[in-house]
Amino acid sequence: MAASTLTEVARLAGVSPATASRVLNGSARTPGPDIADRVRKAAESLGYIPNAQAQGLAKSSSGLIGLIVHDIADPYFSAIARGVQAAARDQHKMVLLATTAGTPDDERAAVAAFAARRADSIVIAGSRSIRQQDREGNAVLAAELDRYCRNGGRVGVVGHPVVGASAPEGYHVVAVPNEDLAAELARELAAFHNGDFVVIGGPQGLLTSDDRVRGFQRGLESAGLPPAEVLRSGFDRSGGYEAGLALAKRIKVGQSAASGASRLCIFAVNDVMAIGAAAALRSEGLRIPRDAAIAGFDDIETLRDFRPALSTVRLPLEEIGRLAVPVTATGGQAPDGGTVVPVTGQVTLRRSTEAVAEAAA
Amino acid sequence: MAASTLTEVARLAGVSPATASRVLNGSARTPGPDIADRVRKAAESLGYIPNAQAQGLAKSSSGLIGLIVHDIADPYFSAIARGVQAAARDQHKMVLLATTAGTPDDERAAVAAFAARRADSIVIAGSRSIRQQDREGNAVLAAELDRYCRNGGRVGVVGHPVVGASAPEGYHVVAVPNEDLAAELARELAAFHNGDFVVIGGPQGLLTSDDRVRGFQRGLESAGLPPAEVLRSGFDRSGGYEAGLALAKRIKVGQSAASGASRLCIFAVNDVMAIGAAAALRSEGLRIPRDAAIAGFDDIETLRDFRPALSTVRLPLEEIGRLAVPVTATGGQAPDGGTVVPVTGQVTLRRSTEAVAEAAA
DNA sequence: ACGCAGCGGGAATGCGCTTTCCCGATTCAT
DNA sequence: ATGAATCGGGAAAGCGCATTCCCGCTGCGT
Repeated sequence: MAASTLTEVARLAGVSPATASRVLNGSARTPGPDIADRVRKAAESLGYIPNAQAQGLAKSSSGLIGLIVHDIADPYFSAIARGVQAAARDQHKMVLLATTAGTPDDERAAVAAFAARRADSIVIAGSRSIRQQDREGNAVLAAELDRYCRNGGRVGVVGHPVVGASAPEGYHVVAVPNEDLAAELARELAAFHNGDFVVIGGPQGLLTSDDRVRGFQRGLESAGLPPAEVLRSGFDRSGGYEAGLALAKRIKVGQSAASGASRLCIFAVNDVMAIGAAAALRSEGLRIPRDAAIAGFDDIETLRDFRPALSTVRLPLEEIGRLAVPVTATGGQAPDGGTVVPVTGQVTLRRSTEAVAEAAA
Repeated sequence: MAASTLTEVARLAGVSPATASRVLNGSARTPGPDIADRVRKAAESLGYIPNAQAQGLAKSSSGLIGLIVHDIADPYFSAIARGVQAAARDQHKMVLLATTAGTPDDERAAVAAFAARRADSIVIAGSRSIRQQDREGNAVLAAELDRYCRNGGRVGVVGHPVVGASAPEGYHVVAVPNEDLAAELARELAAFHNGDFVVIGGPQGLLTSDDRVRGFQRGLESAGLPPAEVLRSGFDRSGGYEAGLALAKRIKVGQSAASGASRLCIFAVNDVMAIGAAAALRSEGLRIPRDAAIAGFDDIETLRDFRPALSTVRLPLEEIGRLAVPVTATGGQAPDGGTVVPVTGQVTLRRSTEAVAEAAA
């Protein structure tokens, strides 16, 4: 028993399919009340559910929003996803999910799949990469996106424009001032921390990571401090953990060598990495903030109960997600196309970078 | 410039649309190599992307999997979502996301929307509710699901079958032994904890919560202990926090009254609530496990770095998600329909419930 | 050599719906 | 009272593709 069709409804109501269509879906022309009623009753009694595929085919638009993330289980992305979802709901659309682990090639495939489904718009979250190995992938991805745009699709990207994308129309990016915020974080930390700084960055070429590293260095410089050493590792918890292990060793050496060794201040380019690093230090018997200060970035909600409370930069993740979805024609057709929507974050200093009473220690 | 169509490709290649269709999509009949090549070249040069809507309409199947969660930003759900996503990828399908906050009515709407899109299958995660106020909602939801199943849809649900659902076919549930695991947790805790037990439950009528509470009590009983008092609150962090506040007050009173007051052991029915409760205790100056032991349920990955490490019951969330998606015809057509797939969890005792050296305290 | 099965390709139909176009019936202005 | 404008409804043409049916062709058996 396949679902009933518009035609069946129409027949039951004794009207033409055209009429049935007009009453059951928002049409400019609304048939007379009596007829409309008959149709609605018929639809009800048959349990009619319009076939969205057919509708989409007929009016070439699908009510779908494609969302591309690296990993939906990563709290950073799931927070953004929540925002996207909220925006989708407002637009009476559904969201189609694709996870790609950040691989440009997978992203390209996802875009193609979305295009095939005629998604009204697609939003890409997740740091862009300009690593050498991704060059070709990026180019292909950009081409795919351009095509999608030319065919009338709208795309929103959070963070950086896709590398190499050239379509001016239908593109819009939610600009996260990673660099500036990182600089501000550095300055605020520098204000009362007087040991060395070290940053745990993601792989070189990952734009978000690079921006934050650069910003941090700039902030240090503007505070009259020398640049921090940069450790590279994975952009996730285990990356942070590994780097943390390395740092722990170093800290311990320093402590035993010169008893007056200054306390290290670690900046991990995102919260999850920071937590990983903190776990590593702890596993080596070090305490935060006593033996080292540590700060992250993002202010992941789930991590807010972590102790010692993590200093970080709060990003309005959910709002970012909401802003990233392009407003499509159905709505107000706000000035879209080549738009850059700015958001802002906030440096949030907490316990993990607190000064420690040297005397007591 | 709308995307190019099969017909255009066919024309460019000098063949009929039928032939083009045959070569570009897996058909039983594969045209000659020379022709196939021409077609592929033509498709390539036009940047042809098949219209999935049209394909779906023609062969009435969409390659879509609908996923219903309460909140995608909740780590419990995002972990499951990751599993679903993985399974979807294996089946060469895409996942459509709907978040409903657990409202049966929203869930019904989501099911209807999925049905409209002709999703091949839909998976429902998130605790069922039998609260009075949800009775009607549940009935309607069940009806909608039944209809979906009758029309050939497959549904997978994690946890409990939808209340009132009757369609025997096309239904399958991933059974999480919440009750048994909670009982086991209680027994293991009872083995070395000798203070009172108290459980922080979600709203009454939330099946998952009820099961865990019941199981815990059973475990206590089998250990020869009296049932624990049950506090009710929201099923989320803030619910746990509120309950934690209440408990903190009580603990402090107990401590000041009888100096020999036994330490409380708190069981929150999920990790997020446990974290909330822990935060509340801490904010009241209490320490874990010194002033109270606490355990959760789920073993949320992001929370594993929490300190003191939270005792909990590990659930293979990602696998649960993977198992929840029904195997559809395309695959192996494994024995589906009315199936119950069991998964299992594991009690994981960690620092938060460790015995504390009374002497030292 | 002749008939028949088999194969490679095209024409045509239909998936379920929207939308233009058309037509008869009203209503309105003159 | 009559022509024009309007309204309410139906017929039909797609939307882009899969697929059934059909047809001409080649290769085989006897």
